[in-house]
Amino acid sequence: MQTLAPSDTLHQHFPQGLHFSLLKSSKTHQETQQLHAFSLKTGIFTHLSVSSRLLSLYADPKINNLRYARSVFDRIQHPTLVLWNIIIKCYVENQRSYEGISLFAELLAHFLPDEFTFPCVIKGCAKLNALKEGKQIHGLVLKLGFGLYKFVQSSLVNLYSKCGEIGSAQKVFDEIDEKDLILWNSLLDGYARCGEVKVAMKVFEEMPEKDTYSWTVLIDGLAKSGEVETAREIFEMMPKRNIISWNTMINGYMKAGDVNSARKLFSQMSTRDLITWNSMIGGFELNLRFVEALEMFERMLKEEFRPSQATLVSVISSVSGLASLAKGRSIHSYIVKNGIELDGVVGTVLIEMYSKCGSIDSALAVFRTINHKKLGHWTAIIVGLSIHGMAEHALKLFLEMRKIGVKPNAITCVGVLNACSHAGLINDGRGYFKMMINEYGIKPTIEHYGCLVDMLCRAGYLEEAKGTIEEMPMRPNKVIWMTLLSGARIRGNTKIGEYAAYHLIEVAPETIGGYVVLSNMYAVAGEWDKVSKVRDMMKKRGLRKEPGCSLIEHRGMHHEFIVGDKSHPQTKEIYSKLSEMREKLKLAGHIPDTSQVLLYIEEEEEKEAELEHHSERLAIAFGLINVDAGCPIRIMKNLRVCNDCHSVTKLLSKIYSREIIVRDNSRFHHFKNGLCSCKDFW
DNA sequence: GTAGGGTTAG
Repeated sequence: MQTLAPSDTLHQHFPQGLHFSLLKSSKTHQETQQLHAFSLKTGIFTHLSVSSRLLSLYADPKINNLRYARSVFDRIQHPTLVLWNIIIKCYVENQRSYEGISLFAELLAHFLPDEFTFPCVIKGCAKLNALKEGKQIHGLVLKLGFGLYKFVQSSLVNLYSKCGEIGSAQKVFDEIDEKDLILWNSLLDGYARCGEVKVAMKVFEEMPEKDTYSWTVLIDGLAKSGEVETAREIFEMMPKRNIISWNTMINGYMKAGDVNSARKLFSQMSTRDLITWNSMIGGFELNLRFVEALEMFERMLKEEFRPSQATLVSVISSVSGLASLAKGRSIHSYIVKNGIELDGVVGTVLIEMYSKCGSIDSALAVFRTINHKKLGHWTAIIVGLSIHGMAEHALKLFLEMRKIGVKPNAITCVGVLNACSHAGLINDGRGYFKMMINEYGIKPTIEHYGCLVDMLCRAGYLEEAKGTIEEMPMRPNKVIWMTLLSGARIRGNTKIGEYAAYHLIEVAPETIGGYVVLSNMYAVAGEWDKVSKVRDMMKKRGLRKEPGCSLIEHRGMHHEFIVGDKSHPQTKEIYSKLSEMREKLKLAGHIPDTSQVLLYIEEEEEKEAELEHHSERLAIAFGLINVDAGCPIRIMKNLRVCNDCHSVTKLLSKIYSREIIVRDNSRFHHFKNGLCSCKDFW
């Protein structure tokens, strides 16, 4: 401080010229701040020369402190056009283009923009994909006669390329006399981005010169249009490759689902950057190779790379895919230890992860710690609560969200409707469906109609559900038909069941569920000839029912059980626990619901398997033996829980005073004190 | 005392 800031006495003798010269040479952030403080203290800040210099120092890419730049700017009483330009640019460069564009609108009240203003603000529009605003500004450019300025033209080509208006980009491009590499690259980028690879190739060939950027943009375009092989050829032909080209190629493979080629490329790289790791981890996750994604993450940490938000998003999503609560908790603690903010997408996927892993309590805990809750966080927790059957809580949060003025999107509404349907709140559901359309202007998608149909089916309004399906503006998919079919089965309505099954088999002949539900329905109705007809149909098409399978995680290990499984090392204990369970259930007055046995259309092995050897019972027995008292027993099941297992699990939760959480193929059941969170509605 | 594109992961 002493060396930089002259004392107040010195200042009295020398006018601002001295300080100006002090300000002039290049400065570090700290020095700039000291000068800033000094100029405020002594009052020389009021000299435009000083404040301007401070502003440009803060806005300089080397220092790039938007907050301080803005505070300097705000203190200047009459900023010049140059200063407006600087502050707008600073916003755009700091990914806050939206505010940059607002400032531009403010600027218009004081000045006419110049040839330096336009490139900045147009770049901001390009970054935001704000085509409408961009076009308005283009109009202003023409009106004010800046249409022939090189940098303005360049930024326009870039704008239209980025926003997918390649025709307009080409038009501006054609009007330019002297085209340089940057301009060609912008155009090439535009064609590659909008999937016009053929034209992109042509542009590429026409280009008088090319740099690594040009080659890379082309590779990316080819890979994204599904031509990975051509992309690889271009990659091999490149005269000079940089790390971005390698990363682009890896991504191309990952997008194409060619995980092995991506991995091979990765192993050949001599240097890797954060994006390389993220591409690999994100690629594994994209291709549902969750275990490999997590292994890659471990390796990344070992090689001392610091994960970014993007890394964590992929990693946490992989954990959700594996439904491994233990892994999820360990990554969460990594995040806490490293002081990583949860206010962004990381918070959202963390909430999702906990709810998908069965711990809605942890999801709620994360939700509560987030300071600036954004739509994504609200949506994640509402959807989470809805799949856990906690409709009241979900709706309460939805109201709270609306109260503070957060506008729901289509996905939030799926959560809300799903909550209503899982809890049988049909009137609320209908109301929210209307509210979504009228109040928020959200066009219902097939998922929303799915919730509506589900709601109606659960309430037994099968004809109305059928009518809704017939009147929807889109073609029903297999989920819709499956919903109607299940509804028909629960109500024993064979007529609608056949109708739904017929359509289901038409839309998705490979979906096993349809045949199974149909044949079960016939079995209950005693129509055995039809049962065997369905069975023959399945055989002819080579379809087999997926065996029921339950999974339980214990001390970071997964234990998997199928019906009548005897392969587990603890089999002896598990089966003796099962006998004990049988006795206790009998004492509690449980009468097995054998109607479900009939419903199994599968062959010998399943006929033999008695209800009490259903995979979830084995998993529960394992849980009762191994999971510490006081901790919930968490089970994941690939199929729907059968009626008998559902009532047994309720009883067991009371008999053993244990919380049992079961995830079936569509939702969670929380069994506690003899009751289930689904209120027997599933 | 300002000045164009910035490609790849999410």
